[in-house]
Amino acid sequence: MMEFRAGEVRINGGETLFHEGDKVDFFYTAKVGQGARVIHLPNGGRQLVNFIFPGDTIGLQAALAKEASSSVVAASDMLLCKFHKGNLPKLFRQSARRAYSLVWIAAVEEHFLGETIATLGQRDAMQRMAWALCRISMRLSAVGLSSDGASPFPFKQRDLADALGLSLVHTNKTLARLRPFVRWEKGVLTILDPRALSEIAMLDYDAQPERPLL
Amino acid sequence: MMEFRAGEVRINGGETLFHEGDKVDFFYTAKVGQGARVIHLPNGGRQLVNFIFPGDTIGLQAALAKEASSSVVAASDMLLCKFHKGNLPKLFRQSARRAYSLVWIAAVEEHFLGETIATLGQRDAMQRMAWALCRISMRLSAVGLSSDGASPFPFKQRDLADALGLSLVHTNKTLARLRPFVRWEKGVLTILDPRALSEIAMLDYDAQPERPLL
DNA sequence: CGACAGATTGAGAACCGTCAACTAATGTGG
DNA sequence: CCACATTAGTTGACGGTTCTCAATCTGTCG
Repeated sequence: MMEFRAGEVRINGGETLFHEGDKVDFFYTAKVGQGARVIHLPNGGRQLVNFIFPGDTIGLQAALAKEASSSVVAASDMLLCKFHKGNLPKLFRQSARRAYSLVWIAAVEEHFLGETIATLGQRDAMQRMAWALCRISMRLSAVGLSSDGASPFPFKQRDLADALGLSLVHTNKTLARLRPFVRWEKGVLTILDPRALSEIAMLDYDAQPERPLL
Repeated sequence: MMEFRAGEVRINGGETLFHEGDKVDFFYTAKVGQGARVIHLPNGGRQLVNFIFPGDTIGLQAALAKEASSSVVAASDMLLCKFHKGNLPKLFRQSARRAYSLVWIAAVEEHFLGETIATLGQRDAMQRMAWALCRISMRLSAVGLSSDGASPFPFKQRDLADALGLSLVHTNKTLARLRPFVRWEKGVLTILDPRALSEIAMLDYDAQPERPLL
């Protein structure tokens, strides 16, 4: 993919890469740092659609559409690879393999979004929280950012609240109730009892994820 | 795409095309009829992830993965085009254009799932219902199934409840409160006052959708 | 007619949101 | 160095939305 690269981008925690409604001519992959894809509602509501971790593809959807339907914000300082949207057709012509892998990426993304929809629709606050923390921890350890069940997670409670569709207050109280099984302090997420968490989240503890690299 | 077709499939309303966990070797496009993609939870919960209308692509994600992460059920009798998963690599090699359009389809799908997540996370029952009915009506009229604001919609209240993450009872009561603006009787959905509905749903009435055909 | 699926309605309880107050940590300016 | 402001997290009280349970009603089909 190197020959299609349009360079690197750095953004600081709190900054946004692009906004909803923007015309976006690039897409990205995350190399370092964490962020989130966010949708804003007319009434001021804010939904965090997914977290962005190293290795993730960012903004493919935004680049293909006329305008972005979601914003991307950095939770920590991030380093990104930048690609020209205009190079996509050429890429598709030159390498069927890579084109295939883009579809693969999109399919995996779709899988995760579906699981999120099931969670927001069917699980209560406790289950949502346990589910999210499990998933986050699994993703982070899959990219090698986790040691001893402790992973960097530079978000605020407000972010998690907006991801789970809960109020900030209730998010806080739910976290408190899960404290026997999880700690989250100063940007570090520590899973103390993964089995108990999986249980609460109604997740199969030994289900291996399917998220291959590009 | 004709040369990759593996034939047509018919299924009856209520039947399921494939189940979660199945190994799926085909993907499909819907020609006639309506259905839904569904995720089942360990506790018996059921989340309807998206509705399937004529023209929609079905099971691309399931075909690419080792096993399907969602089921597909028909709400009415359906006619589907069937494609061999195994033909995908050949398709990618032979036609960059078509490969590109698959990514496009996936991106559009991702867009819709993101909007659904925002709805489940941020909107209350009334807003969800209005949102769903608006969207459904828009999709159906975009494929020419709608006349005079009336469209065929062969689902049950239970399906809509599971799509919106609401209980059946509350779904019913919410529908009752929206009755001045929408009717849904005997499988026909009629939007009486689209502007009022959009208002309730916090949707921009004149936002043109972006869902081109293959 | 009885059986059944789907829709409808009411009553009570549980969950979650809002409001408000308070703590702790950090930074800034005088 | 201290006063003050700001941000993030925490906790309690109260009220509203939504869920569950249960009963009733309707139309269809045998």
